[in-house]
Amino acid sequence: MGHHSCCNQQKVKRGLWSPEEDEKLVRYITTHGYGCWSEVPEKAGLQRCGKSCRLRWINYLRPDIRRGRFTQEEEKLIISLHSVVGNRWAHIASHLPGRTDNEIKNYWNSWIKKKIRKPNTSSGPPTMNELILPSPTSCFNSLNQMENNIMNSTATITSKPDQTAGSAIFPTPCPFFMLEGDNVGNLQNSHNIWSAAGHSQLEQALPPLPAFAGNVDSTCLPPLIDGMAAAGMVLSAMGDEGEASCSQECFEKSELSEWVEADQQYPAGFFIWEDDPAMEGQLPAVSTPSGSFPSSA
DNA sequence: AACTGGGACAACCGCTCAAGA
DNA sequence: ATCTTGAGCGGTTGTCCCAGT
Repeated sequence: MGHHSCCNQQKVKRGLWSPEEDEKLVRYITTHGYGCWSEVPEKAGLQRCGKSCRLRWINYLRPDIRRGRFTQEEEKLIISLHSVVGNRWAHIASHLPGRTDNEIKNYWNSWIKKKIRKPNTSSGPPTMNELILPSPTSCFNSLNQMENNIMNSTATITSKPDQTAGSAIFPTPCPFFMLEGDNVGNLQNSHNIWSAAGHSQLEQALPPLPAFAGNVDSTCLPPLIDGMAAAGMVLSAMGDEGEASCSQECFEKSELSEWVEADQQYPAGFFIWEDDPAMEGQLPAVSTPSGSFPSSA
């Protein structure tokens, strides 16, 4: 196997970084910044490739890095996020200030190993079901009810997400649930899988995924659905306070007034934003089915 | 004391994607 | 439209340390 293209130069050092190398890199970055990583090694006097410098800075030397054990809150958040977005470590890391994707990935992998080795352990981080889907039946019922609401509605679902997303807190007028990435349309637990496939009305309502990628200020969106917020319902790996407060913050930014937390009226794992007459005109142009959602019949 | 296996962390590799020429 | 280049990402491997034997 050949080296990566950026590391083909001779005399490029590899392996662990020495304190001297760290010092050189830190001194260079803190005084000059890092406009182009490929230029950093030469200018900083390092026998490394730019890629290696970048990684060292991002994962270790960055001043805002947070080290040490993960807190319980962080653990829960990681598990929640992972249950929704999978192995998208950078995405998960973006929700844990000071933590790097590499660190989270390492943590997850060692945790997985432990879990596999001791499958029946009752201690440690909660399982996905404990966190997200304590009541699968009600989840599915709720989704089915959503579809019934849509099908009973006389409204025509014509709206599609605005590709200029970012101007609105909830950039999509889509009133239905969404998950992120490959999980869109699928709600899965150990017993069942609910898929939007075959539910044509819901399918129709789901936005085309790629339209949102990278276009939305994630700080203004509920944390688990970066770029994927639904105007009507957010399906979220819920169950811990960190998530709740974060979503609440998003909500406050949005100046909307009614969140109904999952555990109270809906299956855990759901945030419901109910239609509210007071919010008329504050929403993005929406052609939702009439009535509140999903509680209307 | 020496060895070994596993955990934690660090670094590398190959790939994709976006921006610019 | 195509090519090149650099950044970023996720998977994988390497290294060190430590507890157990």
